[in-house]
Amino acid sequence: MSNNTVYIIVGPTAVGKTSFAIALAQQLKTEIISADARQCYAELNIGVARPSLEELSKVPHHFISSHSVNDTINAQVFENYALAKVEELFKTHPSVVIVGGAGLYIKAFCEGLDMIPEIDPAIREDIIKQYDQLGLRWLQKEVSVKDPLYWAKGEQQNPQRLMRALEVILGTGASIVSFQIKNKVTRPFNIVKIGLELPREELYERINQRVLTMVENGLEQEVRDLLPKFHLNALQTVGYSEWLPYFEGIVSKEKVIENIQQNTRHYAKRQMTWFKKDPEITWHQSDQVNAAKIG
RNA sequence: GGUCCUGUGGCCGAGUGGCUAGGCAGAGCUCUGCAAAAGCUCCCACAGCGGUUCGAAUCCGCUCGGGACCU
Repeated sequence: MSNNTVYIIVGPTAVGKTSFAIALAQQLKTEIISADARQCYAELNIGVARPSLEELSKVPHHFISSHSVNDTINAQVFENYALAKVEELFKTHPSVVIVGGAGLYIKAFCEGLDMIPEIDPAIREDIIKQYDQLGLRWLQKEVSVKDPLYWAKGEQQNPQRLMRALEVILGTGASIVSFQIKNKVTRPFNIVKIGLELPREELYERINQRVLTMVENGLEQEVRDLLPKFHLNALQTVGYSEWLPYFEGIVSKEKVIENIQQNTRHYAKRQMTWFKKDPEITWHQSDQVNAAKIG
C-alpha cells in the first residue's frame, strides 16, 4: 500500500461538488478526474452543468469533454480510464481528486467489476431491436428460458437488466450470474470518500434555479443542434429528452422546464439513496465544508 | 332574496348502493458494463352532521364551501 490517496467527492447533482473539488484540488496541488457519465461528452454542454471554462482553467480536469456522444461509455470504460489516469498522476502528485455523481462509476473505480467477457455489439443491437418490437413479455420469456438462473434471482420487470442478462448468455453461453463473483478488489492506494449534502428543500431549490439558468443560457438551441444524435444513449439524458414533445408541438416550453426540474429532482433523490448506504462516506454540509480542513 | 349546478387524499381525476380506480407530486428503496439509465414499494380519500338501507363516496334532508343564472 502506497501513501498515495484518492479523494472522492460525491453527492447529489447541484449540491456544490464542483467548487469544492476545485478548492480541494488547489489545496492539494493536484488534478481532478470527473466521475460523471454525461460531462465526458464534448457535445453536451449547458444541459450537463459542466464546470465553466473559468473553473476548468483553475485545475486540470480529466474525463470532461474527453469523449464523443458516439463513443460507448460505461462503468467499465470509466474504471479503466480513471485507474490509468490516477496511476499517471501519482507519478507527480501524492493525491488525486475524483468528483462526480455517478455512483456505479465510483463503485467500479473503488471496488472493481467482475470480469465479464465483452459482448459482440451486434448481439445487443439485435436484442434491443427485438425488445422494441416485441416488448417486455418477449424479453421475460427469452430470459426465463435461456437463463433460468438469472430469471430466478433477477429483476423480472427491469428491461435493462433482462437485456443485459440475455446478451451475456447469448454472447458467452454462460449465465451472467456465473460471472458475478462480486469480488472486491483492493486498490494500491488510499481512498477517502467525502459526501456533500444539503437540506432537501434547499437542494431542490438549487436544482430548479439551475435549470432556469440553463434555459436562459440557451439550452433549447443546444438540444436542437443535437437532434440528429438523439438516438444515441448519451442523449438519453435529463435536460435533453424532455424537449422532444415541445419540438413536436405537444407541450409548452414551460412544461419542458418543469419536467426537467422534476426529473433532475428525481435523479438527485436516487443519487442520495445510492450514496447514503455507503458507510465509507464522511458527510459534510455543502455550504459549510472547508477544503483546507479536508486536505 | 330565488333557481340550478357542484364539493373525492398535496394536485388532477374516475366511480350513482357492496369489490384497492388511476395518474402526478411526495417519501422509501434496488443496483456489476446504457447509471443524468432502468426497475420496485408506500402514501387507503370521498366537506360536516343526521337519515334511509343488511350495507352509502354513491340515495334523502339540513348545514357549510365553491360556481352559474335570475331578480
